[in-house]
Amino acid sequence: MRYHRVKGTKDLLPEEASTWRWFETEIRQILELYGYQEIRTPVFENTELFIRSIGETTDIVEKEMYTFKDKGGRSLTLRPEGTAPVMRALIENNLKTPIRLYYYGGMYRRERPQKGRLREFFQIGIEYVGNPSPFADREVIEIGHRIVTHFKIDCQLLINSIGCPDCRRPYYSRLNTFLEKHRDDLCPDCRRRIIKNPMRFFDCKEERCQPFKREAPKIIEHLCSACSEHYHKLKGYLEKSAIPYTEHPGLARGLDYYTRTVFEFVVPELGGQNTIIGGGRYDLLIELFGGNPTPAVGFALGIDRTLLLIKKRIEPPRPIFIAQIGGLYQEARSLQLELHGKGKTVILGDPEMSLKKQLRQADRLNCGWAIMIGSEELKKGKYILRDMVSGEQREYTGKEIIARLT
RNA sequence: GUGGGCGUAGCUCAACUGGUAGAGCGCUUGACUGUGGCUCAAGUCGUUGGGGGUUCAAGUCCCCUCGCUCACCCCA
Repeated sequence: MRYHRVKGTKDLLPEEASTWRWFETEIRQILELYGYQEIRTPVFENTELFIRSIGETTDIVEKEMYTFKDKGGRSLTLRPEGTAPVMRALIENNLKTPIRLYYYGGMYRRERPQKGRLREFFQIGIEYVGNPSPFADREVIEIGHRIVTHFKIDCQLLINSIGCPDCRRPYYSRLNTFLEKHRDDLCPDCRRRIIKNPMRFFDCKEERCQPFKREAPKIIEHLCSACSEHYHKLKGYLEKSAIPYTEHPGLARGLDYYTRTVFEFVVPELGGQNTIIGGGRYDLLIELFGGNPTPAVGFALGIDRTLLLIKKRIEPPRPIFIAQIGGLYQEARSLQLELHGKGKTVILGDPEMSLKKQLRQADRLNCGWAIMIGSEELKKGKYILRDMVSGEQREYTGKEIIARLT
């Protein structure tokens, strides 16, 4: 075995590929029902785009991006996520808002692979751009809910608000003060988080950190009145939609551009990587990219991860096989073309091979029917049609065969 | 970046406390020169991931390395 796939990548073999195709089609249908339109952007962008949007000090930017210089010396990066490129495209092409967009594609992050986490992974994401109202947040969450319900995925919706910079900054210093005060009683991980990622403290599984979670200040208790109102209205809408949710005070996103609403759909049984949908509102991103200030909200769904939960086998249709005895290729081919015209999958046997070998191939290809073209029957203008399941066979004319198989 | 588990035939897996590598499936051929599957017969199957060490002897023990996998960190 000379070459191996690169770490953290995956080959989708035909069977799995057809499951993927089915899944993508179902999701697209749902998204289009809600008025979302597909947008496709390049897999790489100028590096700066991701640094600015995701945030200089995030793990993604600091150590996970596939960044390279092209021959012209430009720094390019394989997209680690989908929102920033879509917003770039929206501004660059002057798309009118409000607009509902969705994207599908591979994303790239150089992390240690594990269950549900690959270096090349696929996401379907939606972005509802141009509506500041909590009603828009509700729509996006509802679509997420619709998807997990559609696929009968048993999961939990977690929501939180991380406010706007005005309320987040004072809250962070409050939380910091609190954590700093208890520094010595916290686990080493949390001590590190104080500076870098204080919100993650709420996710800590260490026994010793648990008691502090109740006492620690929660961001939703420290939102400014506008952010607070937004959050409460959203919860009201979710209740009216009968979408169950759990408030999670530590829920934050890994990307800097989020404001106010953040949410995740999590599936505990998945193990370490259990978020199948993650999203939120990002009202400041477009402005940051130099567009007119435009609010937006969206989510991304991890396909690889989600498909771990969906074990569906798509049965491919059985092909029709045409075996030739004694090189009657032209008859075989014209029959093949005629059946193609009826939308049938038809595989030609190789006349260089014995009939036995051809039929063995037909069997391995899981063919439902085999047509045998031999000189004796051809004298009568007929071919043999063999039912590969029952093993029964009879002679028919070409017309009769086509009528029987279509 | 850190930690755990695992690497034996194309695939799934055996090989007691070290004793010179095996089974099933698959694949090829034949019984059936114009008939697949089922059966039977024969054949094909390995630098035991790689390198080094201990030993009379290493798949087995030790060290290094590579790969896979799970978890942490973090994230979809």
